[in-house]
Parts: sequence; C-alpha cells; structure tokens
Amino acid sequence: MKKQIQELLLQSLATLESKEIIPASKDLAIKIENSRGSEHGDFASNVAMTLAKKAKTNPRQLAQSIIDHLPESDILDRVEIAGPGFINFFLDQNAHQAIVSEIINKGEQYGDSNVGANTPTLIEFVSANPTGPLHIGHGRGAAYGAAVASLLKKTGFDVSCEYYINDAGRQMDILAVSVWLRYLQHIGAEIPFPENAYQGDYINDIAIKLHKEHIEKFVLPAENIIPLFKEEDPELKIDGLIKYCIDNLGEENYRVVFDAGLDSILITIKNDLVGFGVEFNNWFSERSLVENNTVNQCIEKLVENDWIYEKEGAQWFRSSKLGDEKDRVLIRENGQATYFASDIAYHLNKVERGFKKIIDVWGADHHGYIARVKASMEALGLSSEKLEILLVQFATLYRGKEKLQMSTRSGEFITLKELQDEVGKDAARFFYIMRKSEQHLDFDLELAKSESNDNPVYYIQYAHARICSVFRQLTEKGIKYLQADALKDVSNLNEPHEIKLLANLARYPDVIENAAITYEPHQLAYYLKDLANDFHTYYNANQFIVEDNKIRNARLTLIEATRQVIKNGLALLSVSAPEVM
RNA sequence: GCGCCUGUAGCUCAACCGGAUAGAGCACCGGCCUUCUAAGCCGGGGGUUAGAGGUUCGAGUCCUCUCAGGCGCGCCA
Repeated sequence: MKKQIQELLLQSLATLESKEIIPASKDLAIKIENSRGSEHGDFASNVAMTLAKKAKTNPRQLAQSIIDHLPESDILDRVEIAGPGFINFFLDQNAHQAIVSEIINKGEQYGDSNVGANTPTLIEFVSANPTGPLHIGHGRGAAYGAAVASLLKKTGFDVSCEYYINDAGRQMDILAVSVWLRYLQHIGAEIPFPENAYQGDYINDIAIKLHKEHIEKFVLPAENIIPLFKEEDPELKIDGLIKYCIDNLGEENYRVVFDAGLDSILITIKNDLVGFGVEFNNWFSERSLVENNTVNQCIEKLVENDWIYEKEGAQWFRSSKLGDEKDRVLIRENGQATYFASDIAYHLNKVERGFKKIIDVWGADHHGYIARVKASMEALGLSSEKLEILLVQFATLYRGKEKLQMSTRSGEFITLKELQDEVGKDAARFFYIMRKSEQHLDFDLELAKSESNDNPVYYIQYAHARICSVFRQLTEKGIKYLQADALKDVSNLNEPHEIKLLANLARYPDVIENAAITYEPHQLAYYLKDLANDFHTYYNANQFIVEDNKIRNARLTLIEATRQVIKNGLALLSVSAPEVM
C-alpha cells in the first residue's frame, strides 16, 4: 500500500520536474510514513518540506502543486495539506478492506518480500565456548540471532545460520585439565583443584563418564602432580598442569580426555538450543581451520603483503594501519597462534564460501574486537563492508527485585535450560527480543512466569486463542461460515475499530521489512502487542457472531485475518500460537 | 587516561535513515462480565527526553562539551 502511494507521488513529482516547477534530481528519497493519528490520514509525506528550498517556494504551496498533479487513483479517498506542509493521504474504504482477502489468500506467506534478492547471507551467532552449558547471557544472543535470521529469510535473503565452535586454544585446554583432575579425584587421588579451572558439576559428570568408558587409562601418579600446585601464579599453575598432562598422557590420550569434555558439552549445547527453538545449518570447528592449515596460509598471505612483523619473539599484525587502536599478536612467543589468527582465517573462509552478507552476533564485551577483524579483512583485500557485526548487550536476571549474579568459571550461573524449564520457551524467547539489542536487558523471572495481565506474551497469545474460540462457538451454534463467500462481504467493515484493525494489518509487511533490514526484531514484538490490543478492543466493543449474515461474515473474515497475522508474527519469533488458553 | 554503548513518566521500555500534541505496559485512582474466554476493555492523573550550547523550516533523534552508568583497552577467548 505504501509502495502504491509512493508511486503516485513519484509520478506527480516527475510531472512537476517536466514542467520545471521543481528542479530535476536523480535520486529523490521519498519518505512516506504511517501517520500516527487518524486525523493525519493513513500515510503522510514530507517531500514538500524537503523540496521547498530547491523549488524556491514555500512548502504548503509546493504541497498543493504536488497534490494537483497526483494521478487519479481509486485507492485514495482524499489528500490534504496539513501543518507546515505535510501531505496526508486518506485511503478509500475499499483499499482498507482489500487487505483481508490478501491476508487470507497469502496465509503464511503474508508479509514475505524479496528485498533480500536471494543474497547469500551467513549469520553466525551464539558461538559460546564449549566449556560449559549455555547460560542466560547466551540465551539473548540465541534468541536475537535466530529472530534476525528468520526475518531475513522472510524478506528474501538466502540465509545460513552458523555456530563457530571454539574448540582450539587455551580455554579448551583448561577444560581438558579440569576434566582430568576431576577424573583423578573421582578415582580417589588426593589432588587439589585449581580455583581458575572449571568448577561446575558438569565437569564431574564428564569425568565419571570418562572413567566408565576408559577405566584407569589416564591415571598418573599423584605424587608427580601435586608439586605442580606449588606454583603461586594461578595462570602459570594451570599452564604447568596442561603441559604435564599433554607430555605424560601423550598427545593421543590427551585428545581423548579433551574430546570427552568437548563432545559432551557440545551435545548439551545442541540439545539446549534445539529445545529453545534455535537450529543451525552448520557447526563450524575452529580446530579444522588450524588442522587443515587455513590459518597458516592466511598468515603467509599477510606476510607476503607486509602486514606482519616480528617483535619480542611474537608475530604482529599491523592492524593499527587499518583503523585499529594498536597492532595485534597473531603468533605468540611460544609459537601458538592466537584466537584472532583463527578468526582471520574464519572470516576469509566465510567470504570464500560465497557469502555476500556476513553477520556476526557478538556479546557487547567483544566490541573492542570489531576494528581488528575488519582490519584483517581489508588487509586480505576483502571488503569489510560485507561484514556486519551486531552487538548484544548483557542480560541481567532478576527474580522480582533480587538481582542474580553469575560467572561461568565459578560454576554459579543459571543455565538457559533452567530458564526455559522455569518460564517456558515462549516467554523466554519473547522477553529476550522485546528490548532493542543494544539496550541492557533486565530479565525478570517473576514477570516472565506470571500468567497474568502484566505478561506481554500471554497478551498476544490470548488474542490468538480468543479468535480460535470464536470459531469454536460458531461451530457449536451450528452457524455456517464459508470463507470464499464471506470475503465478498468485507465492504461491511466500517466501524472505527474495524478500520483501525484493517490499517494495522496492512502495516505488517512494512514492519517485517523494516525489522529485517535494521536487524531489530523488537519492532515485531511491539507491533504484535499493538495488533493484539486492537483486537482486544474490537472484541470488547463489537459482537462478532451477530444475526446479520453479511456483517457476521465480514467480521469473521477480519478476525480470521488477524489470527493469521498474529500467528505469522509469533512464528518468526518461535513463539507458539495456542488455540486454547 | 583512551575507545564503544546507554541515559525518555515512580518502575521497565517504544518513538519507523530529523517531522505534527513524545507513546505503551506495570504501579496508582475510577468504571465495564444475564452477550463470542475479565489472561480482556474504557476513562483519569503522571514529562524541562541527564544538563549546557550548536546545526535548520523543525531535534528525544545530528554535532560539541559536561555529568552519570555499563563494557572494553592480554602474547585469554
């Protein structure tokens, strides 16, 4: 609808250009917005004000010329000038009513568009280190990433979702050692446990399973291990333990312990995500980049173009030449590549797989990382404009007024699974995306759980269930409703609440498109609340099942269309649309 | 100290690349169930958009400074 108005405006402006009333210009950015109040019509444009200066006239006069040259159209009832020079468009009733059959005909496809033009798009999100179960902080990234992915799919992007598994690097070695030490303790060895190793109970579970499968294959004498705890620096202590473990268990056995931890945690993560309604097309292993030499090749390429230099025994990347604050280490003094080195290879790989749009969803604590990744892409001759990094601020969990603290290392955190078990998937998913991603999120467990008026999820779902209920009533009363016939009666929709609902239903495709291209799923959440409100108001003001056949049919098709849009919108957020509540 | 994000009603938050009288929910006050689910609806009070300048027809939105909060500034990931 908006597009049609835009087209009319463009034609009028073209006429004015040809008459030289306004100067010709190449790209006219015509902005049409949905009017806020109905007294300003259905749509409004500010072109007259933006063009007035160029046309050397005043806005209201120009607005009049524009209106005078608008082509005839049956979708418009009237057009008015208002305020400083706004042009307000009032839609004809028929145009409003036509949306009902459009929605019913398109069904689940209502709201789809092709602005994405099948652009190959990769969205990487969650990508939590496999060192423990997902906690509620990861949940926000999961819900947000999944929602953005769904929106992009709906708007015609060819989307692939990916989880990057950080299965290489020091954190994973710490995990392996944590498992190994718990395993030794489980067998009965009197060995301490470092405070900076992973403390969670899940480590014990993995250790016990390891013992069950491999018996005492990984036992080393405790008297050789205990001296390693004399080291005072906790970081050096754990490094010593890692080294001892690898050296004395042997690469092969160490890998078994390492993989026991990795695999077990990864399975948990996958299951939790599936339960949360989040599925990935691909799980990409960091280790694979190291093992198939992509990381080395990448570094060689940078060396060739003089992006690398040596300092203090390490290999540095000249990221400061490309907008970063400082240069960054790629190869440490000990010969190990840094996480950043893998990440350069990973982003190169993403481009080489043919993705034209690459989206990374990161926690806000990684923002300092953006400049170096973009720098690395430029250094490799790739356009960093393909890369879109979306930051998600942290979520703070509250139980009523009480703030719940957490940290992964200490093992004191609320997992995503626990959250879901407590508040349910629907509320969890909705609450996570309800706020703009760059806003800190206060997640109140009590509120999410409450099956009451304060909970927006139920408010929307209730609208859906109520509509389903009306149709059940219809059946009970034995009243016939034939959709195809009923659609012919939509001209009976003229009550103020009906017009409001029709107008809001028509907005849906715009909402989806805008939410998608700005990566803001919260817009959809707000829209659905608004739509649900329109419906509840209508429900309370007008009776649907009335004597008059035509009016009854018209109203039923309207709420049927409403039901469809609510269902479509909730589906995008992976929130269910119950038929009974 | 430097960089990024945030600051809107008592609380939690919206405000569509700068638009018209800044909007919702919660909380508070007052109404609506012999009629399709009251998990609902209607009405009311509540604001110097942290503060000060600037840009222009027009600023919560853009620029500068100040104040407050969060995060980052590793040869960790």
